[in-house]
Amino acid sequence: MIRYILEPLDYQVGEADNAQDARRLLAQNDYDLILMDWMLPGRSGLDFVKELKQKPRKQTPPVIMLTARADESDKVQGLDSGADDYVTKPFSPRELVARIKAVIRRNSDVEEEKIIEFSGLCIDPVRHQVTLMEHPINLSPAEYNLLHFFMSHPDRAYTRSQILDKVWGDSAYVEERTVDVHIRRLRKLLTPSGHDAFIQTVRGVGYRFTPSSLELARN
Amino acid sequence: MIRYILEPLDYQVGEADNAQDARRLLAQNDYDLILMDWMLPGRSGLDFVKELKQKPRKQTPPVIMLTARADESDKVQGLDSGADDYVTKPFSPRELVARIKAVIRRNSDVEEEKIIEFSGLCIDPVRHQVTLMEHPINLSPAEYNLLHFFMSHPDRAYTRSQILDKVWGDSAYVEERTVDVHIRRLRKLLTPSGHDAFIQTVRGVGYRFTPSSLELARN
DNA sequence: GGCCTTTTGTCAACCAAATGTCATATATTT
DNA sequence: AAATATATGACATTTGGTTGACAAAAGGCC
Repeated sequence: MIRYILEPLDYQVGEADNAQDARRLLAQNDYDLILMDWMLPGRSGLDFVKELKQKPRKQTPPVIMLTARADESDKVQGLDSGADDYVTKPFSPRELVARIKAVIRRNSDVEEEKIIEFSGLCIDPVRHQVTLMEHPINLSPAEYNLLHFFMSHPDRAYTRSQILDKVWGDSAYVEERTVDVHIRRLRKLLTPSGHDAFIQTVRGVGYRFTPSSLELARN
Repeated sequence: MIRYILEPLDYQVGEADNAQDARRLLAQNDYDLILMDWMLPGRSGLDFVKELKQKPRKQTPPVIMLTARADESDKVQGLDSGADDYVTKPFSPRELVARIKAVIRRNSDVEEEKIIEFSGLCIDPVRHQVTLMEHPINLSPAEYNLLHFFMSHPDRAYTRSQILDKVWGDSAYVEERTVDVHIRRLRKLLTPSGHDAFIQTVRGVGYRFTPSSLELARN
């Protein structure tokens, strides 16, 4: 039924009856959104979302949960588990489409794939390349992810724990201090051009990317 | 019953039957508010609030106490223990919701993360940065917390003890005079621009942040 | 598969900033 | 002037961040 709502609107729809099929489809295609029924045979949709969200955020599409239970406690659980939104059956096609559009806009590739540039430091997610004054530099995967996170969330202090969640993904348990090491590696790469000043230590909190920090804080 | 009052209003509700469950829920979720019944099995709600408020204020949601005892002495105790408000059973849904809204508004993240500015002195909790006439200054964590507390509670005298509670958290026992030292350090940082006049000594009581005191300062 | 290179996470040593306390100086009140 | 309260400078300690080294893991290449 949902297929017949969405396909006329030019969405491409894939269907999976169970978690295994879902994993296969997800591996083979590049979806903008997952619509998930509360219960999947053999495994609850809830667990499946948790599994998905183990991966770093960008690698997995956003999830809308469909449920028949009007019970609100489930709604809480659904959102806590990592679903991005929640639609209760029965729903109107209009409502469903509205939610879908909202979630996709929030999480769109357009946002993710935008080229970001701050005074000569430029990151191009499509080419997966970073340039410093037009001059390409080599970053390790972790360094790249960290820099991309910072450049897409500038002027905001993050704790090590938040950085780990956003860059490494909610799973992957690593020591908080590891963030320090990667920060240092990034800084070292940016030092020759002076762009390391962008990455600021916020003592007692964590780190902050401040691209307008041409003049350093003095007290 | 409370669940059925709140959920239609789009509040997400979690329930705990005892202190242990409550701790677990609090550790796993990020609540805006705690509604606590006077008695929890095995431990009084009163003690639990005290335990909660050991932590610095921002790390724990505000608490509304629910009680059947109309007894005023209990009410006083409840508030003294750190509860933010107090609702006596029986209560109307309207009253409960009103109190809840009030407390959440007072203590909301929006409030916590708001940029506050008084004649050139500006604190930005998101960036975790303080600027003086657009010019960033470096504060130590303690100085930052103290200033943020003052700027979000202006024109009000606080005793050293209150300041310690709110800024350091109810735990961490430190000498009252220590507040003086931190006040001094803050003042020193604000002196070049004259903003130290905002921090006023209230003899015999403590200190007060009075942002409109540029004129008053030179009487 | 086996070999080599790069990347990654952790650790411990090192360094610097921040903190709390005290003793002394200064101000205010009586 | 005495009594009380606050301001200030110095200091030892603690906390937190940086750094270089290293071993394990991952990835590329033949």
